[in-house]
Amino acid sequence: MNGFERRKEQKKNSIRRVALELFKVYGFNKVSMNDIARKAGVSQVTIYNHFGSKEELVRDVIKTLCVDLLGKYRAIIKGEGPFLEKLETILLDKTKIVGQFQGELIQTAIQNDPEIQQFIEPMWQQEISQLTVDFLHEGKEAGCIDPGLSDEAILVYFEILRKGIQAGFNIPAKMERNPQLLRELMSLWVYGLNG
Amino acid sequence: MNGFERRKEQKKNSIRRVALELFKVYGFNKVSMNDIARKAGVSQVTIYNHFGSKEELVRDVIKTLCVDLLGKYRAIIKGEGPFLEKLETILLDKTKIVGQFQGELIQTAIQNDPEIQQFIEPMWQQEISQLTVDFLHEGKEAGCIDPGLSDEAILVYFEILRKGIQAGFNIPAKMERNPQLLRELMSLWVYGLNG
Amino acid sequence: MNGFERRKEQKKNSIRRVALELFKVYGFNKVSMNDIARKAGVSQVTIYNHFGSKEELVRDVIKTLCVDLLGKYRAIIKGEGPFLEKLETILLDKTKIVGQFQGELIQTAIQNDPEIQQFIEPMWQQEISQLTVDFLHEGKEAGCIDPGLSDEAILVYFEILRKGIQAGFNIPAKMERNPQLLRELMSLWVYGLNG
Amino acid sequence: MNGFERRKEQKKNSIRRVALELFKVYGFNKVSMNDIARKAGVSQVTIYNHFGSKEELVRDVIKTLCVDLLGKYRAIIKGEGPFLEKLETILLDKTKIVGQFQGELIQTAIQNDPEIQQFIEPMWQQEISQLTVDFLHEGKEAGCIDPGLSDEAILVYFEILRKGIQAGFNIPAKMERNPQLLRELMSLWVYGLNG
DNA sequence: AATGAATGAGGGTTCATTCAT
DNA sequence: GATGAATGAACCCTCATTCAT
Repeated sequence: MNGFERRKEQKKNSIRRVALELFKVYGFNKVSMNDIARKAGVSQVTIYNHFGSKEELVRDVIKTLCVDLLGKYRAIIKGEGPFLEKLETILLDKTKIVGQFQGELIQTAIQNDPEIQQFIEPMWQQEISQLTVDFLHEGKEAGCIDPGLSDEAILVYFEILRKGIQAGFNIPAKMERNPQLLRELMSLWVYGLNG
Repeated sequence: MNGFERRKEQKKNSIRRVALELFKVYGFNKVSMNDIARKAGVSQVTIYNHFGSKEELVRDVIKTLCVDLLGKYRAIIKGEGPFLEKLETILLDKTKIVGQFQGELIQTAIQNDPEIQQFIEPMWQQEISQLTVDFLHEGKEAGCIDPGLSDEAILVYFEILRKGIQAGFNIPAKMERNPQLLRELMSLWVYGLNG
Repeated sequence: MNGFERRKEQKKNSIRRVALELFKVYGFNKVSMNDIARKAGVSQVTIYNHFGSKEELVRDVIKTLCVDLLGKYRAIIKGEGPFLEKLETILLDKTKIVGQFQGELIQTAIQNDPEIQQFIEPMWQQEISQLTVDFLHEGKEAGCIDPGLSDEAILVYFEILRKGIQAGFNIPAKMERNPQLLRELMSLWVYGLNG
Repeated sequence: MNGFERRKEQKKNSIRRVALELFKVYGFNKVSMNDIARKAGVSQVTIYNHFGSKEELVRDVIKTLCVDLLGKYRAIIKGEGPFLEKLETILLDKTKIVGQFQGELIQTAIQNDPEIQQFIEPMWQQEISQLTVDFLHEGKEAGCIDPGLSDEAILVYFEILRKGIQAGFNIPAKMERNPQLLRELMSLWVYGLNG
């Protein structure tokens, strides 16, 4: 990539960054192209020249986000460390990336945009699914997960926990402020209400 | 309340109902006053005469929704039946009311509107909190909840589960179609990953 | 129609009139909704409330125009007077209505808008065709048209003449200024180049 | 002209060609500089460097077109063959060049742009007028045109026919598919409605 | 009390054109 | 001389809201 393209990509990234920032806080609909343009210090048309339309900009931002996310996810699972620590990191840390979306959650955008579904679905099914299954087996071998439980149930359980933490009122912050709470929640996940 | 006011209240309720219906499906922003007016069979101005502004209409709808919700919640908890059944009903059934909000979740509206916070917070803290604490004690007495766990941790855990189920891809439907899955999830909640 | 609707229809008509006037001079594309609104002394949105969109406004104007046109056409053909005089009136007078469209001719709008085609085609085929065929027979009976000529050929010939007069550089004006020219052209139509 | 200028002129011609092609199909207004640049494989700025502005490009294209047209016209009239055949060629064949303009007819551009009028008018009056007068005399000598008719009337008649054929619904195609129709129309032109 | 009519502000988008390299 | 990047102005359209009846 030569100097021209590099600078172009830099500018695109700067727009992406600004857009993501605003989308996170106000949601996709509430942020106007004008908002993004002003905050990025460019004209609206510049964004159109680079991304084509607002819809495509949203797509682009989401895709970028998902790729980043997948990378972090993989790094955690394939990394070193005990199973429970990884579990904690995943459930709490991903939050910092996706979870702050207010307004409409990223989910909405995905559900309503077939184009983006086609991009994400393969990634999800081939990569994330496999990663998660690997992770489950690691948990079972580590003795943290009852081998009698079906994979599907555990996956759904994880999804519920992840989404619930994201959607909740700043739950990660609460946990960080109160280590006791974190420990208890981990205990609830592993040993259940019944202890 | 005389006949005059009763008819007035009926019309308000009919507008409320229509608005809620549309909000649920399309989110607050995507629904225009015009949409509501047409579907309710009245003029836009009539809505303004009754509710003052869109913002206030949204507030009103949310308040109504919350009061309804609180009623159902109380009915379940104060009702008859074993603890685990109530737990299941709460986690799964409330979904059908709030969970269908697409676009922006109700959360957003609440977080961004101080007025509504002031209305909801007391209700939440005085009523719901008390109800839930009662519920926890019932669970502990029934031997389903480890008495060693703090109330706060359990409350947060419940919140996570509830939000996670709402936000997930039609998880209640999945559970209803697959009773095995439901049983396993209940088991996960009660006995944890470790079984 | 009560007073309400009458005033509404008056305002619609006033917008229609302004729009037609501008469309005639500048063509459909060059005239913006803002132009029309300003010249009609209303807000843009008022036009949208009445007509829905620019496309529909254009349609409406064209339809109105066509209905008017058909009326005049019928009046001429069904009216009294010698055949040749009617022929002259038709070829020259219709011009004053449609022919001044510059920019894009009405034709374009019709060709590119299926909706309007569906409105005009039946009218054209059922009414105008029949009228014109009647007119031809009148001409044949009056001895002005060679009975050996096929209807189709004459219809096409008329169409060519009409369109040619419309599209030409102010030909009607020329003819009116120079009665000699008018007489010669009529002679050309009736007796041909060969005299 | 050296090699440098020749290459420059080639590039200009390639742009001209592309522009004409697009203008013919979509009209002057609907074609953007971007469209032309992309289809010609150059940057927008290159067009500006060569032609100055869109207006001047349109002028240039029209001028080129007119010069080409005049050439063809002269070739036909000065060429060999019987008068009636030439007449047919002129009325039908020129169509293929100018007649496909949709959107706005070339006329519009000419009428609204004084600069182009100043270019075309002399050409028209000095060259085309003379050519056509010559053509008329040929027709009169060939016995196809009544010598009693004034030149002006015949010129206007030709203009009407030419424009009418251009503006009509694919009349040339109709004629080519139906030779009978062509013969009848020729008869109408030469012998009139009266036969 | 209820309505039809009207609107200012703002949305996304496109265009001909200029700037900097 | 040619280009990619950038832009101000304008376009069509929608919305929450108010005015007049």
